[in-house]
Amino acid sequence: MNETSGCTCGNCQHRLCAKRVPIFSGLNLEELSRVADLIVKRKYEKGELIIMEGSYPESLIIIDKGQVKVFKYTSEGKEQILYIFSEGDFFGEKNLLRNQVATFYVEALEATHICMINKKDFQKLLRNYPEIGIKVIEELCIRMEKIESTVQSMGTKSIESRINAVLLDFAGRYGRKNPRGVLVELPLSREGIANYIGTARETVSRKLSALQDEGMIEMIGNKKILIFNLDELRE
Amino acid sequence: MNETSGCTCGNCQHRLCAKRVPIFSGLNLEELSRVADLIVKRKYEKGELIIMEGSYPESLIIIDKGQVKVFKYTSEGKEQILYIFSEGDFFGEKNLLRNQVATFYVEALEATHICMINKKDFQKLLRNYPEIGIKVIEELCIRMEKIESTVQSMGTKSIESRINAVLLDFAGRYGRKNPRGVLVELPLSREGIANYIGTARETVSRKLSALQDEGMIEMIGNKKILIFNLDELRE
DNA sequence: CGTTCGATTGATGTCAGTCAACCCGAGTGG
DNA sequence: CCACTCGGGTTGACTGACATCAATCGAACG
Repeated sequence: MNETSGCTCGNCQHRLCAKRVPIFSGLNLEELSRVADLIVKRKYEKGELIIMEGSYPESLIIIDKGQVKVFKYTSEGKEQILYIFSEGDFFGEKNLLRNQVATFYVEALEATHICMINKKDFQKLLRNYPEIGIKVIEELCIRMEKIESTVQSMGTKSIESRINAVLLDFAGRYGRKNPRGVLVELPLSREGIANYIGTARETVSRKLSALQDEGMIEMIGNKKILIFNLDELRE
Repeated sequence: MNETSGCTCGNCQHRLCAKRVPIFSGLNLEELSRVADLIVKRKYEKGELIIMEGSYPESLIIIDKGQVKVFKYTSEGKEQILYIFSEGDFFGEKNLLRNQVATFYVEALEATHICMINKKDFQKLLRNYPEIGIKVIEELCIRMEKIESTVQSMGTKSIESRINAVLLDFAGRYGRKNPRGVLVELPLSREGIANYIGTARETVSRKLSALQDEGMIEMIGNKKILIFNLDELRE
């Protein structure tokens, strides 16, 4: 499965696309090339499951291109989205160290290319290059902060502020500045947003309409939202 | 500040109490002793703040004895508890790598002894002992799993299942088997529990009373609860 | 042009938050 | 030894926000 020359993923100019991955950014060219040898690539179509809760993933998975949602089911059977990951993010680290079942589902939100590194290989990397471990810790800390503020916002009862929080989150990650404000390409449908903030899709509709009526945002089709003033949303 | 012999914390037989800390468990005696030299100890009384949101902590903090709560304030001004940490847990790692402000408060729930390791020193440790990095990653993964299931249970609307979840959590960590069931020493007041699961203290009262009426639990004073059957709580 | 899937809007019911009163045990002070 | 206070806990009544159910709309796609 290893490639000894050239990259077959079709997106890289050379075999060192691992360079674009933050956790390997501290490595020099030779080290990168050694890492690249360990990488196996794969593509998923929109809607395909990449990891199933209860399975035993054997690899660390890094997103090369595309987007995925990470979710669980609540005790009431509703989907609860934990993260939206895109290019450069990784997951599956929980199962790397202890031999543990996956605790969530991962599903591609669009056509997605991933890089996989075998568990054993990655452990060796960690031992040989402490820098990689430090980078992984850094990334995990960033992720923890993200989910901690998710908890924080879910602790607030008003759905309004949760919607605002998620809009600001998306604006920061997928927003493009624009003379009239920030244009955000939504990675999720209304139902997806609802499952992200723990509410019903109808409520998301209503609140977004309300925000539009108040002149805070403008909906452009179903997948785009123009936010006039980020600070106003923050309140 | 370093100790060259003997432990001054009053709780350890010798200077190698770092041994009890999971993240150092992979080290041999000589390495442990080198780590111990880096440790500074401190005590906090119940109610004292250990970290304030917005401050710049300079150390990794490991709990030697006692309990703390980690919390933020919601946009509505209510306290949202993220974690309850006790002996062996650590925090402050976010600020170790990048020079970042603390994103939460940490307060002692009882008299608490902590060990602090200076940021720079800890970074050196990580570089010299990749094993420590791996242990840290493991611990972070465990913590992520914990908070992810917090999100999962906060996503479910029924307060009932959230209470059950928190009772099970406490039972697992602070419960003692007993002929009649599991006796749990609650680390939090009703208000604390409410702030943990994002609800009002009255609601916690009501739901606990309901559970008692249903014959699932028995309240013993305000700080202890006897759970007759864990599996029944899980439903 | 019809089908389909997502989004919207409206009507209704319910759960939990809020306000308020009250209880109870632990101090505290006379 | 008793009265008082104080903090946490419990209980009740009321209300409002959101879930749910249902109907309709509208855009994408074959």
